[in-house]
Amino acid sequence: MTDDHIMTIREMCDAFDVTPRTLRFYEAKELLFPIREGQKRLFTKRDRARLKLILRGKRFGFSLEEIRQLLDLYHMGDQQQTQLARTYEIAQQRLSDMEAQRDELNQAIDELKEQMRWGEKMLASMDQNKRAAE
Amino acid sequence: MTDDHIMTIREMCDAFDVTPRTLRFYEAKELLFPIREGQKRLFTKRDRARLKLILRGKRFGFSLEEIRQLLDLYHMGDQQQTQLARTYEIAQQRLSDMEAQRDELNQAIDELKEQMRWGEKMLASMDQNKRAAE
DNA sequence: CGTCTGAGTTACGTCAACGTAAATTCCCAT
DNA sequence: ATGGGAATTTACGTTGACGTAACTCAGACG
Repeated sequence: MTDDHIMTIREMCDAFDVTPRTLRFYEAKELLFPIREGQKRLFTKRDRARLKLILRGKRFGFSLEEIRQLLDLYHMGDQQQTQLARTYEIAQQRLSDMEAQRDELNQAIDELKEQMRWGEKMLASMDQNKRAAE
Repeated sequence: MTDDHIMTIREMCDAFDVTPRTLRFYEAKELLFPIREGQKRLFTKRDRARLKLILRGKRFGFSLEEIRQLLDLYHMGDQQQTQLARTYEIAQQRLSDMEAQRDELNQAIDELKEQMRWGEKMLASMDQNKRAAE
């Protein structure tokens, strides 16, 4: 299977469109744990899964630290009752944050549109004045 | 009139809920131009108008640099045809950016909700297992 | 054997918008 | 004159997520 394929840092970068720096940075932040064969890093299926979650987390607006905590909870032991519930809590919190953010954004958009209607009228009247002056 | 009232930095801070540091910072960035009487800064109606626009701009998600450019265009000379049109352009660009951002956010929210339904099922089934094990 | 490539480490740089601390100066009231 | 309370300047600190040198090391190739 290509499933347990072990990848070099370059393969990872190409596969996920990130830089080597990013992968090393994530390792330093304990988000990834590639195998160290000699000097080189080797990334397994596990790392790919984690990276996939990391990138998704970033799309969701989680910070790397939050993502690390979520990954820790996720890949931890077997009494995941409280853990998973906690994960769920964090995600729920994040969700309401995001919805609030969206609402703010919508409001800002509305205000800006209002401003721009103003600008339109301005432009139109100035255009008239301009033609009247010719 | 209270309109051409000249305000100290403290009055400004109280009126707009910002810190002195912020006002000095804006001056350093050439967003504000308070009168310098001796050592002190005195803020006029013009400064209040600009600050109002600055804070509004921030709510819209403009960077200070963008706001500075907009203010420069806005308060500039008298052939504002092109200038105002440019301002309008920039605002329009910013608007579409914001809408794109909102759409991304909405998508992320949807995805996250999907994940969380997963989490719910997980929790529910684990809860069943738990009770079955008692 | 030389060198080229790819990977590695270390560590400082970046960007935004201020916060914060230290030292100084200013005017005013006691 | 002497505090006391503003305001000032200068300049380093903060946060997050990497970018970007600079230098070393290990195989592979011709």
